[in-house]
Parts: sequence; C-alpha cells; structure tokens
Amino acid sequence: MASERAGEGLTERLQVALKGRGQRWTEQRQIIVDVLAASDGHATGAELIERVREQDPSATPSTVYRTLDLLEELGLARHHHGPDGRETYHLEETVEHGHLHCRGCGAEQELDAASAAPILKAITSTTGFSADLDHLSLQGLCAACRAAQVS
Amino acid sequence: MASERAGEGLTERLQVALKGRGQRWTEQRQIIVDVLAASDGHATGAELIERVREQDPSATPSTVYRTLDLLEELGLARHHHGPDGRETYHLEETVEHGHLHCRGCGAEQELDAASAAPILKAITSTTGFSADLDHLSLQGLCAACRAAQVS
DNA sequence: GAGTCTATCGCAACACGTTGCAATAAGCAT
DNA sequence: ATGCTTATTGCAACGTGTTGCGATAGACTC
Repeated sequence: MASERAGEGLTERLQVALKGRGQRWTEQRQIIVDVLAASDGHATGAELIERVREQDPSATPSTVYRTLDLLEELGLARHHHGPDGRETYHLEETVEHGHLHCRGCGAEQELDAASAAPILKAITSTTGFSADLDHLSLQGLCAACRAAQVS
Repeated sequence: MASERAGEGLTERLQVALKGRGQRWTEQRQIIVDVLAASDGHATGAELIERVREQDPSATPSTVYRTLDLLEELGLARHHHGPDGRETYHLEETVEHGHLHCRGCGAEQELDAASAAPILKAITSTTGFSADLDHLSLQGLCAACRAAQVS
C-alpha cells in the first residue's frame, strides 16, 4: 500500500498550474506535496520540514516555507495560526473548517462549514464582513469547562 | 498633560496584586506598564521592547516578555495574534474587542462588544463554546472589497 | 545536443519569541 | 543597618519563520 505519491491527479494539476505561470516542477516540490498529503489533518511547519528531510536531507526550511507559500498562492494549501501563534498547514483537499481551542482543557474542536454557517452569517450581518472559515480560530471555553467553572 | 506614569491607580493595583503573590515591584515593571499604557491601542512585542529600551537600555527581550506574561496572569494586559501570527499587546483597560482583518485592502476594523454579541451568541448556540472576544481575530473581506470583487 | 534565460535551491543572516541558568537585588526578619 | 531568602534580571542559546544572494539546474530555442 504505502502512502506515497498522494493523488496523481493533484500532482498533475500542480504541474499544469505551474507551467501556466512559467514556474517549474521539481523533485522537492513533489516531496513537499506528498508529505503534506500524507499528513492529513494539520501539521506545523517544523513537522513538515522534518518529514521532508527524511526523504531529502538536503532540503532546507526556506525551501519548504517558500513552497508552502507557493501552494497557498495556487490555492492548494492553507495555513492558519494556532492559539500560540504557531502555524499549521493543510492541503486544500481537506474540508474547509475553523478551529475552537478551549483555554480550560486545551481541547481542540474542528468547526465544519455547516455548523459555522450561522456564525459567519452573524458576522456578515453585524459587520458587513465576509469572514474566511479557514482562518477562523476561536479561543474560549468549551461547554464542559464552562459547566465545571460554574461549580 | 504628558503621558507619563499612566494611572497611578494602575501602578498601585499592581503593587498590591504582586505583593499578595509574593512577587516584587521593580523599576523595569513600572517602565513596561508605563509604555504599555502610553501606547494605547495595540503594540507588537518588538515595538514595546524598543520603547522600553529608550527609557532603560539595559532591558532585554526576555524581561519584557516575561513581564507581559505576568501582566496577563494578573489580568491587566492581553495579547492576541494578528493575521501574520505576530503578537499584539494592550492593557486590559482598553475595551475588550475583537479584530477584523480584510485580506483585500488590508484594513483592520475593531469589533466592539456590542457588535460582537450576536456573533458570540451564534457561536455558543451552534457549538456550546463560549469564545473570548479578545482572542477573536477574523480574516476575510470587508464590505467594500466584497462589492469591488463582484465587478 | 549546446546554449540561454531565469526559476529554484541552499546558505547565511536576521527577526520575533522562549527558555535555562547564574548573578543580582528586592523585601522581609532580626 | 545587616543578613537572608528567593524573585527578577541579563545573558546566551534555541526554535520557528523570513529574506537576500550567489550558485544550481529546469525548460525552452536553435
């Protein structure tokens, strides 16, 4: 089975997109996309670098970050900031979602588009602002911790 | 008028709070609080350090950040992460508020408690989560940019 | 296949923030 | 005032992320 070569379709899409912009497809980029695809869910920059290095020890942070930026420009990847300001990356294939960090128990919930809809609607109607779900990262108290705190 | 010594009351409150915890009141902390109070609105860590250094060149980043952490523990200061992950600090005196960053024009709006109420309510009712307004930092498109994008 | 153009890479340095540790000095007791 | 305890400071090193620059190597033309 092996995880490799995540989605030939993805790789192809990338090659085409890059070519169209006069940019190039390289071994490194292939590896980074593979790693990103293999770490479904989220991964921090440091984690990604480490994993890329396993496959190509010559890779450097700058290359990885630059490639991630590139992938974002192409709309193939996203990043958002955790409660500590660290970055987390994931492929665009992953469903768009927000994050909820509980400052009580440290738990992290994901917020899918359906649940978020009323929230985004409230934001738009009160502020005229159309918020990006992928950048929505809330901190607060989850239901359990709130209940616990009352006592 | 002069900005110095922002709020004698604040300083006193701090001294008492610290004493109660077996902690100490120092010249440095005074300066940092003053600087924070003088920079009403928001300031990044780097800005604060720079300004503190103007008054006391011997101050180091670690001291400043540690003091800021302390002030947060005491509930006298807050920090939140901008869209780029950088930190911004402000005194708790400042009204609690969220932030809206427009990815189109780069504008930043503040979101006061009253406007945010419906949003927070929507969050609670859909997720059971009670979000902190001070950590609410949204990214998206403001009304103007949205209108512009339609054309 | 050889040559050209230039995107990409690796390196090195920087910026912001954090952490461990030894030296300093604040606050208390005598 | 003197000494003691220990919180605080400064230093130095580290971690994550960014940027500039010369060298490398893709991709295209002839």
